[in-house]
Amino acid sequence: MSTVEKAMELLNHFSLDRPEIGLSEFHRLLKRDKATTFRHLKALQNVGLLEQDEETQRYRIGPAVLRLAHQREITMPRRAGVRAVLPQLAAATGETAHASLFEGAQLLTLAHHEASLHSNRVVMNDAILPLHATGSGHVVLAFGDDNLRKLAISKMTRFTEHTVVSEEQLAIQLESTRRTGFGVSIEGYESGVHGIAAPLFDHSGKVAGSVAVACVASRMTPELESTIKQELVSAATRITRSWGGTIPDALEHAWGDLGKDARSSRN
Amino acid sequence: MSTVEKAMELLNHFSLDRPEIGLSEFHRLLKRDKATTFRHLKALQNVGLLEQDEETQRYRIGPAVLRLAHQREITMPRRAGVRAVLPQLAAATGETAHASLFEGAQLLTLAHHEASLHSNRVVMNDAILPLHATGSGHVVLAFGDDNLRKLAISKMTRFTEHTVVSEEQLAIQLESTRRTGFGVSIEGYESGVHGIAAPLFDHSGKVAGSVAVACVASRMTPELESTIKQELVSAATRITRSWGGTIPDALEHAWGDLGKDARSSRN
DNA sequence: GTTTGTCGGTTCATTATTTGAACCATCGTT
DNA sequence: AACGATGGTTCAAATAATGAACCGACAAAC
Repeated sequence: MSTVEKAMELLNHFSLDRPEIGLSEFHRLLKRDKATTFRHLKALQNVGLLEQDEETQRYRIGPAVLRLAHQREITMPRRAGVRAVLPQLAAATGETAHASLFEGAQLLTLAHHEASLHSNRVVMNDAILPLHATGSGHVVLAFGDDNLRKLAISKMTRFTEHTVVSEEQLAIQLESTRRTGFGVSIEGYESGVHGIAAPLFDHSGKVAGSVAVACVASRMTPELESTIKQELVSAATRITRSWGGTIPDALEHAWGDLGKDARSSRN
Repeated sequence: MSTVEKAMELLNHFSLDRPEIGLSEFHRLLKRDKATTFRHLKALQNVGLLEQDEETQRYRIGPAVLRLAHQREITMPRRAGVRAVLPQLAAATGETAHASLFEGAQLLTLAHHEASLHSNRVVMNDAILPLHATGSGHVVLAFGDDNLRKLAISKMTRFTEHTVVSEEQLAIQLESTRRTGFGVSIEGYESGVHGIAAPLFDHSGKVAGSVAVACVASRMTPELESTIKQELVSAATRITRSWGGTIPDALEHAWGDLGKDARSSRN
């Protein structure tokens, strides 16, 4: 591990509970020599990644990160992070892949990519996806907050004969997506479409959208479902990472072995 | 200069024109050995501060900065950056210091601090400051965009007999603040109050607010004006820096020698 | 179709920086 | 006044950073 990496490690110890950290505290936290820790702190401070509180002498994340985050937003907006992943998802599954952004209680389609494998495939039209009737919707409901669920329950339009329209049915579905880590809608929004979705998270740790694969329902088999799920985990992990977020532990656990590839592909 | 600082330097070479940089380009840019540059790039990549484009192989700012920026916002919101500076500004000038945030075409008071030196002092009441009648307003108008100026011109309420109410008068004032780097309003908003303001900038390089000193007009002398300006430059620089912004070159030049202290106090 | 220039990346002996045990100064408690 | 915190400093020893030369791949030039 290079010295720069060692120094950067300091940055990972800040959190809500620990917004400021002093020299001795760092020294204990990292079990590294105090002098070393001190020089690392000063180096990070000199480049603006850290700053020291004038009175308490403790260190906190510095202003430079704001500038860098701005630069990141310019060069790599969320849409770009998604577009780098969808083609592979579509290619590997042979079905239509799409991603949506959760913004202001709505689920907006960000991008989609159709596989060229089959001549009949699902074509995405809608910009706004219903929360109660799609796999993507289930996923943000399951991992989002209560208010959102109440809102969604209040407007459960019926789209097909399979659409989930009762609160109880929805609760069962959400319980399932929370347990498995996938949102599933079998012809719930459009007839003949079987959708499977995985959640995306942003830097603040909240659900920020979803990736999904929309299949021609008649083509679904246990094998296809398995590859879709595996690819979804990989795609969700990569997009989430690109957005500066992390997959919650509970979800990683739910995904279990499916997540192995994605997790090890960090470098 | 430590190795971590050297590595971090790479991060400062990204900009709008240069959102992605390759190994060789960095090597030329920094005039450092290619192998060294390469290892620095990899180190930064490993900690997520950089990421490499899969096809072009060039490097760009990584997702980790989003997480860090989020952490920064939590521990050091804009108001906190201001509050760390206002007391000193008030103490050094002996007058009332205040700062405002420019948000949604409005100038909102963020915080204020009264000096205890004099028994008669300016007391801040208003949450929203008029753009045409205050030093703070002039400063955001002068360094803001045209639309804002048009908006301000369309509603120039008269507050006192000294309020600027004609478009021509305002243009002259703004020209002056652009030249000097200070917004001035002598009894333009409230009788007996002489205000001097300096602009604040955010990470995107735009005016994001202002710091100002509101004096009892009768107390103003050339000496006081001089110290106020000097302290304002220092305060504006510090707050801007805390917000992840930088003072534009043109403005640094306008402030001239006044800015020396602030600029050298970087470490 | 060989030459030349570029690119990203690698090697390894030399060199310079990082490292850590011990040490200081200062503060608030006991 | 002694104690145990804190942030910060010193210097010889150890380790990690460095850079000249090298590699393979690709693209344009001759």
